Amino acid sequence: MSDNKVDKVDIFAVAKRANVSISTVSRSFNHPELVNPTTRKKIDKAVRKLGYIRNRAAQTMHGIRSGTIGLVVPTIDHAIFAEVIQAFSDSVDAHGFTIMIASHGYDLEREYAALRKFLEHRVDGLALIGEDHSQETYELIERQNIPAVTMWNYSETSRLSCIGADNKMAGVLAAQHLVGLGHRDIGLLFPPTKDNDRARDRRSGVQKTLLNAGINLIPDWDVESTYSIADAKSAAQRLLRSPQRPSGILCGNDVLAMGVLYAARSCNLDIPQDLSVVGIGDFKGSSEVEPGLTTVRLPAWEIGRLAGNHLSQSITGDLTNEQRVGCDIVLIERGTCKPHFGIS
Amino acid sequence: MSDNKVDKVDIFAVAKRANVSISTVSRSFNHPELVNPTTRKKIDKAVRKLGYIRNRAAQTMHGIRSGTIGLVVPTIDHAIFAEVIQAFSDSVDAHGFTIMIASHGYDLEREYAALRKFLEHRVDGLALIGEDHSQETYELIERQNIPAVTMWNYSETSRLSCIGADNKMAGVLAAQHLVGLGHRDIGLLFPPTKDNDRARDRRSGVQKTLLNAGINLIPDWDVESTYSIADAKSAAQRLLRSPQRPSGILCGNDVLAMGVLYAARSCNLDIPQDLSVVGIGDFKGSSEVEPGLTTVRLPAWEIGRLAGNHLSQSITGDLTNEQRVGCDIVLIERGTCKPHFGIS
DNA sequence: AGTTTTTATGAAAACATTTGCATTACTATT
DNA sequence: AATAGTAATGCAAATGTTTTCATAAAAACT
Repeated sequence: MSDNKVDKVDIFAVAKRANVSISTVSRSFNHPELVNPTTRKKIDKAVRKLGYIRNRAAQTMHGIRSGTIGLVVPTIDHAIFAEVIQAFSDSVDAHGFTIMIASHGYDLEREYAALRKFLEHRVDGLALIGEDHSQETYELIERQNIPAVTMWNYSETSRLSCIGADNKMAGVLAAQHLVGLGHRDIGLLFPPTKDNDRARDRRSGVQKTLLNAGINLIPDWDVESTYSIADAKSAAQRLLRSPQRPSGILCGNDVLAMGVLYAARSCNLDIPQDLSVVGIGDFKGSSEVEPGLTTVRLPAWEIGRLAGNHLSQSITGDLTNEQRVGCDIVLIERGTCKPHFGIS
Repeated sequence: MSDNKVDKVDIFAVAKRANVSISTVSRSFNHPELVNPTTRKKIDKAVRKLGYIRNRAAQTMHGIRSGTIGLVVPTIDHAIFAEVIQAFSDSVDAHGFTIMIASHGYDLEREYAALRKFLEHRVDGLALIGEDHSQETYELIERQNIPAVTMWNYSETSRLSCIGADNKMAGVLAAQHLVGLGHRDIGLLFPPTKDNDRARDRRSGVQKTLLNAGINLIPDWDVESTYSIADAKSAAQRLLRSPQRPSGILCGNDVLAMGVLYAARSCNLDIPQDLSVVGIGDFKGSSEVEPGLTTVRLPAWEIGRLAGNHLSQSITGDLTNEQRVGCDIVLIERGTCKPHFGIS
């Protein structure tokens, strides 16, 4: 008889305590204007006394939205994604949605599995990173009747709504900067490009630009590193300690660039005197490091925010058409590059 | 009549197409051993053809677990938390759970709100950071019948299960190192300690140690910075440019320490020659920066992993008692500190 | 061949809600 | 005073599953 724990507290318990029917309790939550203020107060009191918490699972069964959004990213644990995730989260949170998150470690099978789980939970919308996904994944998404958006990538012909930047252009910008400064001995430090359209696009932009400038890549100077500052540092050390070293290194992203900066320091090479470095991303810390990292700014925060807004509005019906947003990117000149007038 | 979209595909649709009852379909999912292999095949085929996806909301209504875990963190967008989140996520993922995540930006009201939302979704477990939470929050959690765990903090008397490290000890260790090296002119760079027990505990450990050593803090050298490398850098620059500067700076965490390193560089101060720096955390990048950051290692990955395991097992019933795990912490000597034999 | 056991399936109740429809009790209008 | 209109509430059906119980069919015993 006492109202402490044990007795499960559902809408019936509340109704009983407030001396009304369950319909009235339900209405008092969902259409408060339809119920007498006095009654409402009684109900509120009962709710508080019992610590009642509505069961969204039961609501969801009525075609009512679940209020959740599924977000799948390659990894949470890295500068870039952490920032978009945060922005995306804040943005959808403001619209009242709750995020389900999963990371797949660049394994597209796991991505598919995560997506399926989300759909079992009847998420109202889906967000993913980039446009490299399995055929199955695309089909799965298209089969559902819920909006989906991809972040970080931008192309006019993307299969899903996208909000991001033109990664190829980012590569072009970075390369043009180095080339424009007179560098011809250029090293590349990129993450694996398999199943990673962002990295691949950047790389292709770089290669095109280099080719146009009549510069050809020396295989020894074209190095790959996983997305880790430790890996990047040791890869860069190997490159810098070899007898012949480039005058400039272009990195697929700022984390790798950071690794190069530290590697140079450890090799007693002065930046930018002995080596120029350019990154892509402009992550947190890139402007604070000494000297400040010259990089192509990708507006992570804005991408996350816009994507969150877009998705939320697509769900609530305030926005109906799909959309492709390309954010502006720009090269930020800081202190890691200097003109190079060497013989080539 | 056609099986393309529109017609909602629920368990009835599958049953119809496979020519069995819905009970059989349900069973074929939940207790496959009870249904004839031939029938199962028919059902599987129908499922695939229709693209049926089970509705966990409907399952959840039967007291079946929702398969979700709610995780609330101060912020996603920072080195420390990103790493625990990743580890925690991987760990509970392996147990089949899906994560709901929210960040509150060090606002305990928002934390409470996020928790409520999670509970509406009937999460099976709850994970939060640290032990500074509102009274309401604690009461809310205790009222529910689901396991909860806090990460990053450790104390024998914590109100909830905790898996973390003794932050006070971390402060002690950091301070002892500096003191042991002969430093007496010590500056402190800490984040705001309001609603942040981790920072507060570290600070108190530092203060105690300094006091015991007969060193008193100079207010001008006791500076505060938000948890941002940019802020930390400029705060440190102000400190380092003042006429009197400490011989060593102790930072509340590695991000702030990184700011100090950059600040020193920008002030043309050599580390460790002109200034010793010690951090707390040992985040990614701390060992790669040049010189490597001397810091107190907090095992973020392990904390996340253990907490994920503990929570998962508490949910599945494999583990029943609450638990308090204190991970080992240790000072890692790298290159940012050197003995100091100055007059004080 | 008859009986028991096992295997496979279906019917219907249960889960915690929302909502359309019906009902009651007022208030306003004539 | 009778009627119409409105406000507030309850009843019961519906939502998509799982599960208990009952039943039928098949297999294994006598």
